[in-house]
Amino acid sequence: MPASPEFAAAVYAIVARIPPGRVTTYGRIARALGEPRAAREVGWALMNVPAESDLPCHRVVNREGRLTGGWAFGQPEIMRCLLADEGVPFVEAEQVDLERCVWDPGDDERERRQPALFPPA
DNA sequence: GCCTTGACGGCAA
DNA sequence: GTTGCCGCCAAGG
Repeated sequence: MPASPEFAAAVYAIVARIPPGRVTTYGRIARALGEPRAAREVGWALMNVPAESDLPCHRVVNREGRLTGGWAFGQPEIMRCLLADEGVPFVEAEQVDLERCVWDPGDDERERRQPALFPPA
């Protein structure tokens, strides 16, 4: 019951739109929503996401690509395994290669024309 | 009612 | 180019 239900709904919608093998950052979502400074609220919205939800919140990382909310899944390695299983490259144990798997909600249509999810760097 | 904390980001030094 | 500090939104104590 957040004060900005529409904001949370938008976050959920974007997170649900994240393609497999791809990750996005809180800032990207916030910016896509028109509030680049509301990255914190995005994180808070995800925190409010019930575990029963099918939202791939594990694909949401901070701008560093670090699995900051790993403990929200009960254990960080859970999210790590999920991302790794999707083919998300990791540069660190708790950090994904954003340069290779970053996905921007605004580029959604652009990505749709690009079936190739993992272009060679 | 005010201060602190938090799944963060951006700008300045 | 890198590192550090401040800011923003919201909730909890």
